[in-house]
Amino acid sequence: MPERPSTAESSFVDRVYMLVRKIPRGRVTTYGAIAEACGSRISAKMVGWAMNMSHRVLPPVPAHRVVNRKGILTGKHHFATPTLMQELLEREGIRVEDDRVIDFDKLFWDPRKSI
DNA sequence: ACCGTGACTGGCA
DNA sequence: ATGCCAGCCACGG
Repeated sequence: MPERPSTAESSFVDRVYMLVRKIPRGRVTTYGAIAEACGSRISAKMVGWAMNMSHRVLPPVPAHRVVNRKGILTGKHHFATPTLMQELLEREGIRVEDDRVIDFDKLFWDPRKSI
């Protein structure tokens, strides 16, 4: 793990985690939105990569609240079990059907508004 | 050191 | 409407 990432304080990974932790319970956002909020140099794919590593960082990162632009749970296969991501979302009152967040538009949380 | 690939996305065919 | 392509940066083989 990145014990000493280059420029730890400004590492994009840290900024991504910090932002994802701010996502309110019961709300969701997208990889692209986070990437945009963290700087144009960061791509949505890098956010996905960061999420892939996020399971071992502290404090915990609510990676299940991050979905793709269509509200689809594209990252579900990276959780402990294929159904865990959906279960975590439903536990917060978010309804998921066929791997899609219902009312995604209404539940979308814009990261830029809370920086 | 090079190349393929990734929890993505917007644009163009 | 669907599908493919390039671009984003880091990492593993």
